[in-house]
Amino acid sequence: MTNATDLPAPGFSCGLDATLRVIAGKWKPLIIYFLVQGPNRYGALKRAVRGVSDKMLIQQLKELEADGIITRHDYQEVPPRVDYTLTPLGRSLAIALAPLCEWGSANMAAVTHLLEERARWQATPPAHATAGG
Amino acid sequence: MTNATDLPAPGFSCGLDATLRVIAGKWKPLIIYFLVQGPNRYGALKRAVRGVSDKMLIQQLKELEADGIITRHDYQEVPPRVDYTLTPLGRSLAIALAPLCEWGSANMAAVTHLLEERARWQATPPAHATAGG
DNA sequence: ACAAGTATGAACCTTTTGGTAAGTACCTCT
DNA sequence: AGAGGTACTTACCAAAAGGTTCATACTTGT
Repeated sequence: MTNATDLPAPGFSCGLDATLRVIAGKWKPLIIYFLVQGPNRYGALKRAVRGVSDKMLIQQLKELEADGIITRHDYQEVPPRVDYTLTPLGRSLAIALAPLCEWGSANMAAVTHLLEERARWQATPPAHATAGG
Repeated sequence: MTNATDLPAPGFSCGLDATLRVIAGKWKPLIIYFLVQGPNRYGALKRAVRGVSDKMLIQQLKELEADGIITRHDYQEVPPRVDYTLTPLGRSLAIALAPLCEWGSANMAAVTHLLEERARWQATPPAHATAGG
């Protein structure tokens, strides 16, 4: 369980905290989770992770590789061909991400709705009530 | 499963993408996961989520409340007493976070190590090899 | 010849995120 | 009276995250 009342390691609130350090970033969880399907080329990743820019994708891929989550295979061909695969560590992480994916699918309507709400009060002048304190 | 090749909703790559919109932010997953224990006061949260500042904690708490993930209960007492509880939606999300927590606990040594590695090549001059292209 | 695809690098700039420091209103303890 | 605790708010500032654009070196399709 590891709740935040017992502190296992010097830097972490709990196991979740540790995990978050690894997958922090807008795209990393998506990249990792997409790779559970098997090795994928750069282009495939780019199309799968919608909205990601080249810069970001490359950057996060490099970080994931440096972190031992994925492996990069360069075929040394021309035109370039490269693919990315999860390491065993990466695979275990991807599996741990699955429930979040399911949660998102199950609650997609709710999420869509709350995202619209957010957009709404970002557009309106933030009329803040006088705080009770 | 919902992999990114089939796109269920206009804005999302997959369910995971949806989830990430909700829990984006350095502290939200930690807050949510800590609250599975039951209602907690602001101060307790602050102590649990180590390193969080007042500003951030309050801010994320407000967002989570606006998103329907948590509920705020103000006892209207003085000195102030307030506690935060997960909504059913929040609780289901917290449950989906559990595997990540376990992953972090199980792989804490690896995570600690890779974090040290990161720190290392942040300190050193990034001697980049000449790109093959 | 020209456009497009392939996987990246680099420079530049904007937006978002997060931290610090100070303040509020009232209470209790010393 | 002064310090410390409670749950916040606000203003200001630094850093990180992320986006855009241009460029590479070569191939294939038209």
